[in-house]
Amino acid sequence: MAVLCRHRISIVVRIFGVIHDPQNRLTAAFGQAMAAAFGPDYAQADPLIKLSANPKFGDYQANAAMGLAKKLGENPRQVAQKILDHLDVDELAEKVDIAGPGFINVHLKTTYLAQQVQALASDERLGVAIEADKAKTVVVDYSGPNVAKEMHVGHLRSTIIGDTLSRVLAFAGHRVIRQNHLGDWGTQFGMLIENLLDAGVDASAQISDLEDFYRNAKQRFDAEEGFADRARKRVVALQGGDEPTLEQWRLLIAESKRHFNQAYETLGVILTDDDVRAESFYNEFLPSVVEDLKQAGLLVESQGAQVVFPDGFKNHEDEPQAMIVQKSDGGYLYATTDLAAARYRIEQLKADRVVYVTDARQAQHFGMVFQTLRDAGWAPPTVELDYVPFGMVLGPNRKPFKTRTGGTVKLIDLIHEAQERAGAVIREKNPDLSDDEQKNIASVVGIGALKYADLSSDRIKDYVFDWDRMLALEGNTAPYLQNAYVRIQSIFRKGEVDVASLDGVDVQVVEPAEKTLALKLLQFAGVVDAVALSLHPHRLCTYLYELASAYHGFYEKCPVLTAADEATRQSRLALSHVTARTLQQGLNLLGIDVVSRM
RNA sequence: GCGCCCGUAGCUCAGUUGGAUAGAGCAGCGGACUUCUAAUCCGCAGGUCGCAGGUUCGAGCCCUGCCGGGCGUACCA
Repeated sequence: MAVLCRHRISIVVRIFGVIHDPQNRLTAAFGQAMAAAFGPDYAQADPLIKLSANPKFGDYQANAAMGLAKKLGENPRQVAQKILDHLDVDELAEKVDIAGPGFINVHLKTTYLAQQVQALASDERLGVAIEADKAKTVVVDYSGPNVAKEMHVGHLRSTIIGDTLSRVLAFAGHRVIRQNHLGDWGTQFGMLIENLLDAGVDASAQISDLEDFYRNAKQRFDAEEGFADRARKRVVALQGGDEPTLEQWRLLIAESKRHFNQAYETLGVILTDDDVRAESFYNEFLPSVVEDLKQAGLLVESQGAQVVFPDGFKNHEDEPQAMIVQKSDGGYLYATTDLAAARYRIEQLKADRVVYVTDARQAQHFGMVFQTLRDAGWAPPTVELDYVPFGMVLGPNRKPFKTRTGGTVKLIDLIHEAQERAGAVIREKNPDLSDDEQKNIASVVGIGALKYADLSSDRIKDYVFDWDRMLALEGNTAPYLQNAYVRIQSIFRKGEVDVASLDGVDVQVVEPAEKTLALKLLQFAGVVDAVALSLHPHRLCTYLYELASAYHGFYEKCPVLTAADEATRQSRLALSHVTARTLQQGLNLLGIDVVSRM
């Protein structure tokens, strides 16, 4: 009985939640029509509802008839007609017709759009359903900087793509567990700790510039007599649990975390010490990873190392590619750690889905890790493993992004430059703002631009870093979206509108610009779900850009405060308010703030 | 050599499980401000979707082979 009740509630939530998107309504209606026309086997067939490319073809189109005709051995236009004969969309469509080879074009009623936008306006979640029965526990592995190394532009990608995906998954109703897989272990810590010990007591001062500190240690390791030997001994001491060595190691970690946390806070990235599960955390599990692989019959000794040969991977000799889990000297590698971490996430954290946000160069590594997890039965088929690769950041000449002198671009410098450049634009455009306001806006706009530039193109591609383009007020940029929000706030300020008074206001969709905006608003939930599924943040960006663009069009064509009559004025205020909320929520999912003037 | 990724307008990018005439922005040209912020909007122009085959009623998208670029390919991560 209890189970029945819970099931019922989740169904109700789902139907109530997704009802705002015409695409879902049409998919359901067409599915029923197809089942009625061709039998129950076709109830699950996808009617292929899409936005129409051209307004003359209506608002949405169903493209299933052509494919269906082939299967049924009938004329596609006749198939379309049969679907129409059983189709009931009177509530939302004013006209449905067949065109071309068998497209079914749907012209929506503006009254339906108005009613749905009104429903959206009273929905805190803007139509995004929480589907309790589909909610998963999702572990998202992102950021993962290295201790005692400065964060650079490469970490920015993992950090903000992972942060966005975490936010989207959480908003879509999943239980998200963030995991910051800090690089705090490995042979390089020998030289780092040795360098730190030589420097004396004031660790904080010594590693305030982590990049210098690391480079200095590396130089001494390569050049200085005896230093490399001491470093190697220090590694052994660290691995052996020597307390004075561990003390220095912890110092390095603590100091590094301070840097990371500062960057996260400035960037508005939701990562705290609670999310840190560093490499060293898995040390105690590594021997059992190897042992259990052996028990599973997957372990092979090769050239003195313990390896596995996951199916489907070849090396440069075109032979099976080995993945080393234990070196010939007994040490472990990142493959071992990644296997241990995955087991921990699945067994201890109860993950249904594990998402790895890592650069594209590690595709083969994760391919082999995933295959091994499957082969060993550690990741059952019910657990989804997602590798979320991303490309490199390139400079203007399409070479990896570097400083003018060829050095690594520090993340913190990048952030400061974004704030400064945004500040310069704001001072020019809006000189009346107070210093405090300017500074705050510059930070929100600058960091927003920096993040949005990274998120707005398909992550798999390398992207070209360009300050002028990301800070431009035209085109697919964060400032453009933020400005649409500002314009709406400006209307409310000027009209002294209390948005609370807009509750329950009748929405009217009359002008073409109003219809374009209304249609766009209703698509938000579908986009959020699509991103939660595909893990492609740029789709959300594209949507928000289209929404902002639709609002700017509306703004030009449809006076709000000076509308012809009070009902129109109220309706347009309501439309503006839902737009503002959608922009704000959408940007929030991207980890980007809004301001009320800029 | 083998594997993965990328190739769309001069530049930077979109293009939803194959759908109608491939879309934006920038740059170029031409318009709209005693304004709800012109930080915006409207119009014009700009394309052999790397090349060649194939599958299909229909291909930027799927398959095969090439070309070009990037990355990976055993004891780093």
